[in-house]
Amino acid sequence: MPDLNARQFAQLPPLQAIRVFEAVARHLSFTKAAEELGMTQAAASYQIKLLEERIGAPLFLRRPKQIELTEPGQRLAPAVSEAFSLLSGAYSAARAGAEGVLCVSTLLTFASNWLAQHLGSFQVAHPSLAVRVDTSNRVVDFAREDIDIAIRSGGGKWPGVETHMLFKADFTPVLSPRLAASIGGVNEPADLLKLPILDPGDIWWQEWFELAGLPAEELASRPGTSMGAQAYEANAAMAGHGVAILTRALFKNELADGRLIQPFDLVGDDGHAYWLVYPTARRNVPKIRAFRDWILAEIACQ
Amino acid sequence: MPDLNARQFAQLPPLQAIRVFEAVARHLSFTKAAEELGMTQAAASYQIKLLEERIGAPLFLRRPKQIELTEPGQRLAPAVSEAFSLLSGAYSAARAGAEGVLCVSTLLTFASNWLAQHLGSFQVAHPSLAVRVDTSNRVVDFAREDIDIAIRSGGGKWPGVETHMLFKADFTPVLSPRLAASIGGVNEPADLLKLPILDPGDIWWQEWFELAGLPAEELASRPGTSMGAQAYEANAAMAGHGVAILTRALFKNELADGRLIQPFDLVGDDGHAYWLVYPTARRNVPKIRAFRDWILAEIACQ
DNA sequence: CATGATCCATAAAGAGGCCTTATGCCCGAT
DNA sequence: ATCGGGCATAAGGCCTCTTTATGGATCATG
Repeated sequence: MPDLNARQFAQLPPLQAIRVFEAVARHLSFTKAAEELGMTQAAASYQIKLLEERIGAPLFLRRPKQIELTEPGQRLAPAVSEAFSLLSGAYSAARAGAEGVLCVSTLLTFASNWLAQHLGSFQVAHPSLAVRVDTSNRVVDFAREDIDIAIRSGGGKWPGVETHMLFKADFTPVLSPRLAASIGGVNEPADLLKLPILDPGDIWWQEWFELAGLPAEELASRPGTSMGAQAYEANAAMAGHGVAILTRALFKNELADGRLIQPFDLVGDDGHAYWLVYPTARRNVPKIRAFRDWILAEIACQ
Repeated sequence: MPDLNARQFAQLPPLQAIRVFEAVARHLSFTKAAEELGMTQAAASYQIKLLEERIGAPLFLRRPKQIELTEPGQRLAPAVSEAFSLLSGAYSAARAGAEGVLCVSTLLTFASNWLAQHLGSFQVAHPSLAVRVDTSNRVVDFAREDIDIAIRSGGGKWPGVETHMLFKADFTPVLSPRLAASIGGVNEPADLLKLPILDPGDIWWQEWFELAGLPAEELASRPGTSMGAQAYEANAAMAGHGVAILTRALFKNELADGRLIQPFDLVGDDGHAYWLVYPTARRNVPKIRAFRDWILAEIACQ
């Protein structure tokens, strides 16, 4: 496409040469400018000559032991300097900005039940890093969304990303003490069937009852609503509306203080887990390393 | 010099990539930007990837059929655009400026007796070109002075410059009619010796008298002042102060209207001439071509 | 639902721009 | 007079960037 090319090149100066020009105009010396730019004096000379030919006029007067700006040079220099400081400012701002804000995409329940409680210690450890939490149940595509790091649940095999397991996505029935008491206590798995089951269509129920040795076909036909997030079902369960099947790790507090109880030790496990994931290509970006190191330590010590 | 290089590169963005980024951000399309820049889409993709790695964050979100700026990208784009428009403005101003002002270095007499009278027609022909005339008897060095084109007198052999002969630097005595009448007319070369000779040390006198077949050793011992420019001596001659030896081409008007008379057809010629000269490297610069073409035509048609 | 069109990513290979090395010239200073 | 600092120039090589070619993904269309 020679035409467009030519037109474009006529309008915009050769940038490399402009960069050299800026340095030479500032130092009024080819040698010093070349030093600053980390190249040889010959290279600087070459670039300036190039630019002078492009412009059609000399930019410097070669005096013995010293050079001077010609009239066109004098007109060009200040604008170039300003443009470059603008550029370099914006560039480092973009770098800093990219370093200063960490966008975490996470599942809703993980955000509300784990991250919200722990994030404080991260911010203490990294006061200069602002964290933006983006909660959604979608699977994020790092190429399509403005996300640095994510928490996903699943099998842990995704292409192009690094993964670290946070905890198993196990599942076991939980309910409020009051609801359990209302039928004289939940003593065996079959007792649960006397109670309302929250989201009875959930595959976890099938698997858990199977594990418990009970037929659970009946469940599938029960009416019920899927709330889409464990946190919602946990709330419903705490309110006494029924039995939920949840991942314990996400409800340590509720289980510890008795708002929810786990009637059976039997815990289902379909091999899924909660994972920390981020693009392999960005594994060494400082803020990503910082968050990764922090969350793994935090998970490990609890 | 790897150290300096690295430091420098950390501070300033890779300019070629920035140029591509600017176009992509404007079009929100790799393909369109590449078209505008006269390169392939693959090249644009490469440069953006490069810049993203340098910055440490994605600049665009790749959505189907469309891309979007990420947060860092949004911060970077406006500043880059502004810097570029500044640059391109200054650049074309420098070009225009370089194109719009023509600096002519000329000998004093040529300026006052030829250029001053003809320059008007050049400005009519090229109204957008401002001419700055720099008169000096020095030989200009195009690398050391801010001069586009010059008129020199001499043999016509200089390195690195294009030359065009304007007219021969011939010489013949001239004087005012009144001065000639004061000795009853100047009828033969020897009559001149009865009159004051302006700048008797001038080599031209030696050569002319030699040509006329007269001994002129006596002249060298006469007191006299060299005024340094033919124009001055012409003025002295017109005022009747003596006989000057001048180049006729420069005094056509004075000879035509009788302020000066040329008593003898005998004209000296030492092979020197007036030349138009300019750097070979700049022979195709438009304003230089314009001036050259104009002056050669002007000289030819008179 | 299949097909084609559009857009971006990627790999491989080639070209050319840019840098370095080496040298020369010029001027001023010791 | 010689030396030293500064810029210009030539030759050569590397490395960046570009092109070509291809694949994957999405969206529109019949």
